Amino acid sequence: MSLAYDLNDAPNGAAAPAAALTRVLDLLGARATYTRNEEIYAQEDDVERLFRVISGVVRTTRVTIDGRRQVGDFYYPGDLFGLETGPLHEFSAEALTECQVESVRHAAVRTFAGDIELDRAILDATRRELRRVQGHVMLLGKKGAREKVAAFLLGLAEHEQFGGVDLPMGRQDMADYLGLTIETVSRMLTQLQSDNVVQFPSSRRFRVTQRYALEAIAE
Amino acid sequence: MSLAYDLNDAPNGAAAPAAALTRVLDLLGARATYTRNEEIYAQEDDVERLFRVISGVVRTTRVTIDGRRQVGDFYYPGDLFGLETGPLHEFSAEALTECQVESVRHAAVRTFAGDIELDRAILDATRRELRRVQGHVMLLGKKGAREKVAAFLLGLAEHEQFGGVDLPMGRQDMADYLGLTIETVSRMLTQLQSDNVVQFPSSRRFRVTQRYALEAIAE
DNA sequence: CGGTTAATTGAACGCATTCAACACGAGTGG
DNA sequence: CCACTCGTGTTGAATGCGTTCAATTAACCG
Repeated sequence: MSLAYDLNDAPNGAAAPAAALTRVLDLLGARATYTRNEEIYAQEDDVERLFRVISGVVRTTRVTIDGRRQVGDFYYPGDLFGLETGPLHEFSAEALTECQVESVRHAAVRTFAGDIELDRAILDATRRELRRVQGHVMLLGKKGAREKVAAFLLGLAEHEQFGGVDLPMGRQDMADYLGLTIETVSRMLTQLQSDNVVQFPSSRRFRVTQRYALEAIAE
Repeated sequence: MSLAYDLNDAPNGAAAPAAALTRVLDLLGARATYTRNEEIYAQEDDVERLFRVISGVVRTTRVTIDGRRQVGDFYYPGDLFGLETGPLHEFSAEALTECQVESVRHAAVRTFAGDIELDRAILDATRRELRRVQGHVMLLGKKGAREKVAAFLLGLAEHEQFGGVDLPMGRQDMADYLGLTIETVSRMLTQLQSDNVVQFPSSRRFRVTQRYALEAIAE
């Protein structure tokens, strides 16, 4: 599964429409900075703006009446978010880390309608989001804890810098993303480490030591 | 959660764009009839067409390398399907029941590009699909078997005719949709029945006897 | 350094799975 | 009409995986 797609490497080479969005955001977008855990928009808020991460990481979550939390996804620099379906947000968005976000009102974007390229860009972004969520369904559907955690780490490893990947989210966020508990996540992590598949110098940083094996576990 | 949205009751009153799609499908769409379990398109096939169910029910599924199956969703008359993201289908689509399907090549739709309304219609449909899949994530994420099955039945009850709802899918399909086994699904069904929340005159037909209670269980 | 939050580990429990047997219904043929 | 079969659904008993509850350790920050 995949946690994030960069705007710049659309799978079908749709770089041009993405560029159109970039253009509009650059032109009309307002930048804002959020501190750790600050809310960007709330569940049930009106859908008014389209967002893009400039720096830092954003997390979307949804809480059910009885208090259970589901993490929707994590968004990295370049990712669009807030492109939800209805008039109201199904998920809320919060700054996972200190982060900078650019946003533009849908209404403002709409004044650019007629710009086919722009419409395409939004459609593409929505499709990418759809694929992402479908991946999430596969992950949650019929996978064991070990596989889920392995898949999650693999997804993060996409953003690998040389010298290891860092985990901006805590265990609780991982658990709520994977449909597990923190304890299980923790156990699986230590287990994967003792199997020499990954290595954790610290609890928020890891390195894939056997990518192939990790992929095999994640399937 | 919701299993299906009708084209005619878009949540934001976007009836006009939907009409544009209807128009194009009526104009350029080809109809085909499929028999029970016949494949409409396969996983990894090129994404070439946009489909709409005329009659019967369609199921999308994805099979992992190791043979586990995940049901994506069930599509009812009026529903669009096949609006996937990439160049290749992530899921396959099969006729769950004998059914009639209308489809049109994306290329053909694209010759209508410039028609803003049409672009909007496809975007809206994709957004609706996105919401549907997000609902599926919530369902799979942190719910027990009982809740999952209750939620599933509630979703189906949307298509309730007077005199009960019918279950076009077998237990295995339900299980693969919910991330459970057939046995568990079966157990939960009998349990819900003995709690007098639903009633099964036959294994493929049910009636909600206490909607409020069922909703409470599904949360 | 203490104080606080986050992460790990252990042990007991419970829910869903697994494996197996049985029941039911529809269709077929004697 | 009964016997037989095949597919599908239900039920039972035992196992196992992930959870729960509790205690400990590690990381972070003043």
